[in-house]
Amino acid sequence: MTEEGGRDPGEDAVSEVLSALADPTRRRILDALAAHGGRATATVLALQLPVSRQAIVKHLGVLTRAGLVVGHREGREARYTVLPSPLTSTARWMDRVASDWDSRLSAIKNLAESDHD
Amino acid sequence: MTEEGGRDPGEDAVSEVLSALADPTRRRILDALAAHGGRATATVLALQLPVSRQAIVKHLGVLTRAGLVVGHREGREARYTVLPSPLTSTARWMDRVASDWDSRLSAIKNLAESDHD
DNA sequence: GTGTCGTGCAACTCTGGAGTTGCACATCAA
DNA sequence: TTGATGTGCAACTCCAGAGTTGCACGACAC
Repeated sequence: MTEEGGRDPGEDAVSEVLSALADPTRRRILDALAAHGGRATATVLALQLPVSRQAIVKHLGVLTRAGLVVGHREGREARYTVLPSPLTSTARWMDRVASDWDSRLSAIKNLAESDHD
Repeated sequence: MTEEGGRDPGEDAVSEVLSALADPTRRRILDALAAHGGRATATVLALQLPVSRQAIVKHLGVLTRAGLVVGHREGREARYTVLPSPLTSTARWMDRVASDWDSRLSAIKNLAESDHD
């Protein structure tokens, strides 16, 4: 198993979330989706954003693979909902990396000071 | 001024940090840079990573523009240091977005329940 | 049944960026 | 000064992905 229960994302999951969020159009899609209360179709989203419906569909595919969105059919239309959990776990990953850098930097700094004095 | 003191990143800063972190080679560069205690040259990094020095230099430029790295010259060589602060502020941005989605979703859910009962 | 609306799939264009190579310049050691 | 090492700049290739258009299929209203 390469997954450990959703608490630790794993490099692949982090990579997909970061790539998904790096595109400004996808962030606008997520914004519009959240503004719609987490229930909207690709057609509705295409009316509010300056891209075609097909572009929206492709972006929703990327967001779904990143776990940021889930879709379910209702009759002939497909509604999509935002999922906040990958965001928080990626934020935790960032905090871990940042504190790791911090500790390394302070260790080097202390070493340099005790060496320089 | 479009900046408010480093606490609130702003969409542009968030976008640059996310784009910078989305590339796996750049994450490996940051890892190697942190492992080197935050002081390494592009040539040294190129010896440990499967890309050329010029590719490293370009990535360091992207990371510098994102504020994740800063470089300073020492004689004829250019050393680079990681900067953790953009990571933590981007993590806070993610947490804000996630909690925003959460509140919207729960509001819709409550509305649907009270409407459906 | 017919017509309409929403979706899904496929092919296509095109730009940005990741990576390379080559060369010129600056800095240090001999 | 000469040679070696590190850096910076420029031109180039290449491909993933963002976006488009066109069409076919399924679901609803009539």
